[in-house]
Amino acid sequence: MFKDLDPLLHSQLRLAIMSLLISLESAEFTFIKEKTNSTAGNLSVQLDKLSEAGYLMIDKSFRAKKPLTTCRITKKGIKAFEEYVAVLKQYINK
Amino acid sequence: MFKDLDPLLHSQLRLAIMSLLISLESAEFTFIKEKTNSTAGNLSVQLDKLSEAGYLMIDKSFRAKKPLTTCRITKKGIKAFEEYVAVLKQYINK
DNA sequence: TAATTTGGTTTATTTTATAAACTAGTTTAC
DNA sequence: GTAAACTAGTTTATAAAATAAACCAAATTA
Repeated sequence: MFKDLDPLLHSQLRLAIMSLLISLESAEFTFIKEKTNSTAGNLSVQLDKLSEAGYLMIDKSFRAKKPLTTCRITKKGIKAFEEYVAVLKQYINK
Repeated sequence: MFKDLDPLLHSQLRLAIMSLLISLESAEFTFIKEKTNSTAGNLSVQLDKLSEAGYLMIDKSFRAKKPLTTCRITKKGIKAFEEYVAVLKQYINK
């Protein structure tokens, strides 16, 4: 009746991150932090989890001598997000 | 940008319970247990939480000498569910 | 009358989310 | 030039949540 919701995506912050990245394709740490209104610590942890699951790719470099973390959603991430949305609809539509 | 998701509803089992009750208006413990594929212990705990939040009403009686727990969604519960769905759409629609 | 089943509740454990503390390098103010 | 503060994070600790395991009472069955 109710299919399981991907626990990796069923988390407010991680879902917000994926929601951002699915339309932007690429975003910086500080940008995501602002848009999701999260703390750096929490964001860092959740980005790592998404990255370890292969849902996004994280690139660490430097810009103007400051660390620059850039995130990009993967095909796997897009698929997981779409599947999550499809399953979620079982719960909320009717 | 991203409004907070009601933490009480952003839980797979509690969301499934509410999803069932919003269309059924009333259901028995064992029925919900079957439909949500949950364990009795977990269901009992989550029903209590929803009940304490005023999202549903629980009636305990007996039938054929066996305990009978019946649940019914409240107006507050319906409103909370609808609001949750509305907020969720911010995350999943584009 | 002892074991099993039904319909749960309570308690304990594991997992998760989140916040607090910390780090490394940079810029600014004195 | 050095102490204080800022940027951009990471790591660790704590709080909260989900879940499972253990338990209970009454009834039924063997």
